[in-house]
Amino acid sequence: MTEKETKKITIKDVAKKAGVSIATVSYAINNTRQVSREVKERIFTVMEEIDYQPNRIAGSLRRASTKIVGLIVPDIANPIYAELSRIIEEQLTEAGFTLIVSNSEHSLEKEKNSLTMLRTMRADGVIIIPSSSKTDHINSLVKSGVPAVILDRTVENIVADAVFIDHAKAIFDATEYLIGLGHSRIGYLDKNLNVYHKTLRQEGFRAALDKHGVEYHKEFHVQAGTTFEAGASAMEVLLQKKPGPSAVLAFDDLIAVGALRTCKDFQLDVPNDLSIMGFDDMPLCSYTVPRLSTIFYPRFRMADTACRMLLGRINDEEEGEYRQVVLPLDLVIRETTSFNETRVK
Amino acid sequence: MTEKETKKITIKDVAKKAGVSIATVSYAINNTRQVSREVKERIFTVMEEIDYQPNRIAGSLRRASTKIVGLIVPDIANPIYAELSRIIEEQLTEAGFTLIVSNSEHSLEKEKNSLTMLRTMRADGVIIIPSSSKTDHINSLVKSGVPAVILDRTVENIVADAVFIDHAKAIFDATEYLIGLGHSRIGYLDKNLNVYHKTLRQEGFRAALDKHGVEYHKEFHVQAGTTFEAGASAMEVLLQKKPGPSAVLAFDDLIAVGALRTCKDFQLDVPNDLSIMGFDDMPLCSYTVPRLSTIFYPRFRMADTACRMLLGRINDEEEGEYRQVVLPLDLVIRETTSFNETRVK
DNA sequence: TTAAGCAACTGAAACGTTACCAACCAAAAG
DNA sequence: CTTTTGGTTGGTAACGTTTCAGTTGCTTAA
Repeated sequence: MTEKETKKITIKDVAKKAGVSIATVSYAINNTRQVSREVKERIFTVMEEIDYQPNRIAGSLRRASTKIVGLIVPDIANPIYAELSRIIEEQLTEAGFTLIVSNSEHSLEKEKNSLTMLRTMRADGVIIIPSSSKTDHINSLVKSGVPAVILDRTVENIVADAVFIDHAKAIFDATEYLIGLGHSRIGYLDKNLNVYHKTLRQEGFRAALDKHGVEYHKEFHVQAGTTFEAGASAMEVLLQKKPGPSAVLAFDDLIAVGALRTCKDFQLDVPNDLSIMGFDDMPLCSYTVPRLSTIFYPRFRMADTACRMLLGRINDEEEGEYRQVVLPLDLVIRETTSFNETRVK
Repeated sequence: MTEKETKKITIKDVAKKAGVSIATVSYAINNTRQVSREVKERIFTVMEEIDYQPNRIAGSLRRASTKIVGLIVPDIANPIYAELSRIIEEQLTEAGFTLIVSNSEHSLEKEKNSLTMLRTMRADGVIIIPSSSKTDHINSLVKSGVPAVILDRTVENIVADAVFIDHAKAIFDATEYLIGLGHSRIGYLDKNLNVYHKTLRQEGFRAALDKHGVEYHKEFHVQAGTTFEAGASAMEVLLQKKPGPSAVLAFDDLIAVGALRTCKDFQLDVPNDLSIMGFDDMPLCSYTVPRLSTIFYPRFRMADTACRMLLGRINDEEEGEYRQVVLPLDLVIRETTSFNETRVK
């Protein structure tokens, strides 16, 4: 026979053994009312003795606040989201909250499921990295009174707090930088997802091209997925074109690293034969061969402001109009970008 | 003025509007007793109408089961743990559970904190990747009746279900493979953490050396941290030694990739000047230059069996003795390992 | 005609907390 | 001597579910 079921021990047991009322125990534990030193001590030693763990479920029910916040990410296997979630967890834990992170796997439906899960759980707040530009479910969440902040991705009609990056500007800068290096045949490895910031970035790209009178090559615009593999095969497609681009902008570092690998397979010397630029600056970038030039994604400030905004709402310090903050990005130039020497007509 | 606080809507509201008792509503929602078709329909349409979300907190309290399971990982930013957690989340979500993953950041103290958090949350079960060989807190968790399974890392005195890999055998195989390639001066980039599987792997290493009468070079055994950077600088240390190793075993792929980068910086040609072998086979391995030879970490089987075991315990299908399953690993040879051509005396 | 069986539903007691409303007591103030 | 004050403590009603133990009204068997 297996072990006896250990009887659940509750605040009542503590109260009885310490010879006080359960109210007093509650006050002592939560520091929510003056309790005399001696009684407090008695309570705490009893708690130790009988290994009492307060039942947060019961507390949450009574208090109508769970100290839970949810985070919905498109894919935790993407290093940049992993980092983001690690920072957020750290900050929220610090503030006494428990984080539940949920993968939407780039699927709107899973995102919705996660959201209703978080609602039935009565999460005190939610941070979402939307997986599409659809946003109704988020709006209705906000409308129903749950504090929420949208992270990373721009959405068309936002009626919530949001913090994201200046996608268009970042790509504009990157493109301008490449043009400055003498590149005029610039490829673009895009993301095959229906997200709004994809459009924004494309606009930045085109704007820079236009500004400098550089031609936009439609055939150099190819779509990629969300993995190294996707980047590699997209690059392969791009390299079929003759003549090909002399520089390539990748939607993110994963794609860029995949592309880098393909270049090697095609005996191309990066950056001399071809420049490549990533996006995100994930830790790997300094360790690829050659080191990847990219755009720094301000994960810490991102996570930090998102947490601040959310906690502000939760604690009702922040009221009224929704705020949108957009953070600037910086190019980080390493070894995969250089002057265009091919001078192909 | 901000929006009016929307009155919370409960099962009572549904009951009243549908003209039935709350008991019936509960039975209808949970399919836990026969309810006539018409009443059921009435209930569901009302639920839609007033946008009722069952309160899982209240349910959990009453039912004494939260449908929450916790996962404690050392560092979610390590791709291999990210993958593991993604798979686990998928499987558990499938089974109707909600996963809470918590980072211990390789710290025993944070691990303990996470564990007590999960206990106060009344998680139905816990999966732990221990961050040290200390295990008392896990044992006492198990003793107190919480289903738990230990993942990935061996611990000395396990009194819980566990699934891990055959660390010693894996390194034994890898070492033997390198010896077979003619290497006799083999470096070892170890992990600077106090974990038991570190010892196991070292034993496997030494066993293979002994078996083939290859000398163990103490000076080639250097400690590294948990990042690319750590691998890079550890490799730098290793390369100071003259004469140096002709092959290197890295504790994990992160370290190996860092090491690879350092080799490049030192103008070493991998694998001709030096062979490198990683551990884990994270997705990146096929995209490094050159592609990293490594050891495949069976993440899916790992996650799968862990979930199975845990759910078995939670549903009381599994009783009695704790089970330990250990999974085999396979070498995956790519481009960073080759015959020793240097023939340095 | 009664008893028994069945399907469908209901009332209300838990679950373990928190927090409101008190009460008590001693000391200080009037 | 009465009132006030402040520092302590207790009883107990909620919180929103789930589920046990009935109840009701019908049909079928005896």
